[in-house]
Amino acid sequence: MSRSTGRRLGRAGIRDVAAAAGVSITTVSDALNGKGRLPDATRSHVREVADRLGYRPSAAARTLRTGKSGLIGLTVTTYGDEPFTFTEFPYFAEMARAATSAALARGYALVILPATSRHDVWSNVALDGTVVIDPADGDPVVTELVRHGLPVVSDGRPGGSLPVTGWVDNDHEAAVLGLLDHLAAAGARRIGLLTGTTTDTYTRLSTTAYLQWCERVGQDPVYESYPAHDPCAGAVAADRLLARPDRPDAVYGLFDPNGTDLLAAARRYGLRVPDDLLLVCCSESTVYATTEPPITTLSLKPRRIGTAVVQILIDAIEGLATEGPVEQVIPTDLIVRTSSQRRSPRTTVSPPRGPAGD
Amino acid sequence: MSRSTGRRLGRAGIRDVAAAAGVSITTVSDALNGKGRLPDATRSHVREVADRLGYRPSAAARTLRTGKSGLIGLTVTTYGDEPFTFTEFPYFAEMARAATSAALARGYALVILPATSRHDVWSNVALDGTVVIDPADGDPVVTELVRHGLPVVSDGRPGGSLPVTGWVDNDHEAAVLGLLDHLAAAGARRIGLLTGTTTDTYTRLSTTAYLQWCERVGQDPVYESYPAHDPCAGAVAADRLLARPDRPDAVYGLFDPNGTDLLAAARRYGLRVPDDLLLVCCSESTVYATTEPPITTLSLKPRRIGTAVVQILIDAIEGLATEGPVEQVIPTDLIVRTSSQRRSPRTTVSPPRGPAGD
DNA sequence: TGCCGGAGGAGGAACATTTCTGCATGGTGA
DNA sequence: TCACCATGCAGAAATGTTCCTCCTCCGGCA
Repeated sequence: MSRSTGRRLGRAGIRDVAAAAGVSITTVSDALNGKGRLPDATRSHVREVADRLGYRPSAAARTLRTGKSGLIGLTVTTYGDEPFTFTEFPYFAEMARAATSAALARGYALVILPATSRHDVWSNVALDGTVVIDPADGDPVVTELVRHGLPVVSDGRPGGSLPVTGWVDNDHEAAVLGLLDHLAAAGARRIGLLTGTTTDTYTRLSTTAYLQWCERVGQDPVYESYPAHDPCAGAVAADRLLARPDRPDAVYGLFDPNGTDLLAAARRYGLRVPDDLLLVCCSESTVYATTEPPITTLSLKPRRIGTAVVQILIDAIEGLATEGPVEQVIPTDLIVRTSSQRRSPRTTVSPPRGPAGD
Repeated sequence: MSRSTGRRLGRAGIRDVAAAAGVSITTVSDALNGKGRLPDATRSHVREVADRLGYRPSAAARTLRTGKSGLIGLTVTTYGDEPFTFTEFPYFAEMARAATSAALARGYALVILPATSRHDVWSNVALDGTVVIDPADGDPVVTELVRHGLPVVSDGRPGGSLPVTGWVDNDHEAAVLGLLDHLAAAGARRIGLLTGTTTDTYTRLSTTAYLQWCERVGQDPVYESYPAHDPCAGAVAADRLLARPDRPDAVYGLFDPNGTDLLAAARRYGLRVPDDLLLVCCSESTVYATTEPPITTLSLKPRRIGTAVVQILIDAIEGLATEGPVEQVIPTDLIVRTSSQRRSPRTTVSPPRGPAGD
């Protein structure tokens, strides 16, 4: 009545399509969604009318009715005061990109949300589930989400027994141990570590693995920590590490920019890489392939992680649930380049504890 | 009747809060949204009951009723076959990060969407507006969005008179001209260009500006093009450029990784930077501060652009519209480092057209 | 002729809000 | 004392879908 067609404001609704096609609303819905029992003639007719009217179903109404929004939250716990470390390191950027692609391939879109508990935003968007990158122990946002029955999958094994739906992570201990063995095999006698002051799982696990390794081989730990979100602090810490009296002859840097920082510091102290100093850092960046010399990097495979996280989450959303949380470990990848090539084949097994300089 | 409280499935609704608080649905809505005329006593009582019940308003229902979702789309037109160049270059990553922050600060969340016209995803999410990064001329997605009455703001001046709500861009011509002048002032006699084969606005404007400049100073253009999305191609192109018989004595690289690629190529040919070769590239990466030597970069200020784009878009969404499209030009920033420092002060004004190799 | 069954489609409830309208109630000025 | 108004709140429409239920044909068969 009086609104059968050409409503004055707003876009065409399913009602208008029904009127224009001379069928009922139900029939339009069924025809467009491939449901119900309709002859192909009706189906195509309805589709054509809908097209002609430029009809787009209202996502809000559909979500309200079905309870599914097709939206997945993506959250990065912030290290510093910046709201988003999101792209601080290439790792996050790559991971987010892979997650976005994977979600899209299954018909979902990603919404980027702050880890801070700003209620207004979180409750203003209807999410079907959430991906959390590196949640802190007992993260309030995560517990809140789970309490409301939303599936949550985390990148990084959650601490504090967070009740997540699943998680994906590397085996950081194994990665660090393997990498240190690689350096030792290349002739390193005293391996230093450039690490972070933050308490996230990655930093913690990597550091303890380093300390373990040191204990095992009987080397005194040599490391410097800095707030990982501050690039300048990284350069300073790299410098401090090489300025120490017990200067290491090999260094592993936990964060992406450490490679260039360490290289610059080495240059300042006249240390040749890899002759005087072996270098490895954890990075997803390709710049290390063309530095002078090229630097060995440890890749955490963010693409595989991002994809895996999203698959697990969507499986959970769509009820393809398994018993208990899904846990998946992605192998890391050590890309060996010049900076960690053995400097002379026969120094491999020499004992540690030589004095500092060279 | 029979459902006043403790509904068996789903979460508490506004109805349940109303029943529990002994007031009407209207009163709950008003109390929670700060509307209507209610004494503070009622307001706080309702709020408390809602808290106790863990009530979260349904975003879908609110969106349906109000027509506003608080969601903004973010789209990057894809260069290659990868669905997202999203983080291919630090520029995009930084821009996206800034946009996300700015949107959040005003109560909106960003949804990352593919530029391809995959209908299902675009129409499955209720957007209040969209940010488009570097739209192609006559982009079908953009025209479709505009046709449906959605505000669209683009990063990059849209070609083909796309009917966008507004755009933000750098003055790429001015940036390139200024940069080439800088190189010439530093003693460059033959400036080469590393550019892309893609037809996006940035590449096109920068390249034509280069050609203009060459014509103006009477230098033969020396450039190599490659598909910007392929990092290996970049290294190869850099090598080709320096292998030419008419080898340039200064190079500007349009894309982020060009700096390291060119540096590596220069090393292969035994060219010292900046003595034999001046180098500038367009990059947002901080690695160029610590390369050997540090490389001069042109920053496009992605953070300012991301912020500006979102502000304009949200202003449009909220009806703070101005007449006609909003256009905003963000100045670029040339960060001068060693790689483009004048090699000898007095060659500044020497005429062009000297034969090739210095 | 009467009944049955299936194909095709219509009606309408439900989803959870917001918001317009309107109804009491009690105080106040004339 | 009465009209009037501000205050505090409730009722119900409207938003655009989906989907469950049901109705109406119409042909076939006994």
